[in-house]
Amino acid sequence: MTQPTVRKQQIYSTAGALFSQRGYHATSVRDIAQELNLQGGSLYAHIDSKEDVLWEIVQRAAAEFIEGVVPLASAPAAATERLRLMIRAHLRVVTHHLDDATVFFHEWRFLAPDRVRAVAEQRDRYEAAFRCVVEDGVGAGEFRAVDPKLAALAVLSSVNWVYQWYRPDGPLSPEQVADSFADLFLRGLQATDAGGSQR
Amino acid sequence: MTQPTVRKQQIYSTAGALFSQRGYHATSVRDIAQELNLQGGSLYAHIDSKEDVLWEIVQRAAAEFIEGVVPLASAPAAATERLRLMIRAHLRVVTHHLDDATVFFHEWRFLAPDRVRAVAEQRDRYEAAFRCVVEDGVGAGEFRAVDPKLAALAVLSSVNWVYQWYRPDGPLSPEQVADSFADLFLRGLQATDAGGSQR
DNA sequence: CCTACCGATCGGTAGG
DNA sequence: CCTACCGATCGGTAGG
Repeated sequence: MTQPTVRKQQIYSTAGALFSQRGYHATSVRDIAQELNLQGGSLYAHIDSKEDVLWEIVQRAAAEFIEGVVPLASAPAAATERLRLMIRAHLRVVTHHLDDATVFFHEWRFLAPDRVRAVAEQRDRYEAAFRCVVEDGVGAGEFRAVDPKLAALAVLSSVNWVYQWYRPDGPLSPEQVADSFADLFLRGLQATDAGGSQR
Repeated sequence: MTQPTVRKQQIYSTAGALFSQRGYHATSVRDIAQELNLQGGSLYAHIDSKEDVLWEIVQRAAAEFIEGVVPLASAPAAATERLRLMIRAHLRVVTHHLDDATVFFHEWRFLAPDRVRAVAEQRDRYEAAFRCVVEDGVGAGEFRAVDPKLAALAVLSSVNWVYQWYRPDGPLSPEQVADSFADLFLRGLQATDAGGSQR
């Protein structure tokens, strides 16, 4: 596996923008070529298939998430602090790589079956990192006795969806969103003596 | 506008299942026809266009959400209790109409521009219902002084994403998910004197 | 990287 | 609801 040429990078980022705007199936290889001032068939001097382009984008996004977030799960800090850092790092990837993240979340299921399986495994390991930190927090008495799987899913559900509405040119900074989300979830998980919202 | 015939309902629910599995653009009208044991062109005896079918499914899902959830925002109860009911009702729609909800969240942007606008307006009004309840809770001193817009987005982001992983034949009942999510968010929003997670 | 092309399939229609 | 068809477009290739 050699490192991608400049032209390939251009193809991936152009395709990433188009796939994110219109979706994978509604974007033709000719749409991508046109953005790069190429003829339709000329793309195939650089790529083998349209699906390969999707795969590259999805893997680029997956690497951002995994490399930016998973190591924080085993950082030397309290579970509360680790989870806060993970939520921030995840939202940093979403907000700074919005196109790739959108394609990752929205279009990965259109990959070939082998690749869908590979992405599903990455996702499961990513979820496990969050679940483990929640388990640590419950074990350490920092968090109340939640179901770690459900709590991790709730956090991930929330931060994943952010690509649907976050706009870099909007009023909210990535940090505002991250801090607000992190506070909400950490308070929600926090062990309290007071209580008041139980049924 | 007359009420849909039985055949039309079959078309919508068949198309809803296929659109949810494969996506709108990766599903052909011939795929839909085949499921109904019809020839490809025969669908057009009942529908005017493929996009009309998508529109019907999206509107059916939107109606479920709006009718099932929005009235609860002005129910005669504390904000805490109203928000809990809204989270539960929203998740009831997601889990009980999984195909329609998936198509709604995933494919609505492939509608014609006018219809995209109409859906965006419905979504904004839906978000407003959640935001208002958060505002009420903050005003009443039930919730801490969060940004109501961000808090509403956090809750909605989380419950919207559930269609991505919830499976009716899985280990979690809709009620388990709903109660766990509602507890997490309501505790996270709750006004406390104790504190401990602030920066 | 272009020209010119391939077979397949798309959404949709005419006429019955 | 079927048969038979329409023009357009799809992903991809051969040969240069």
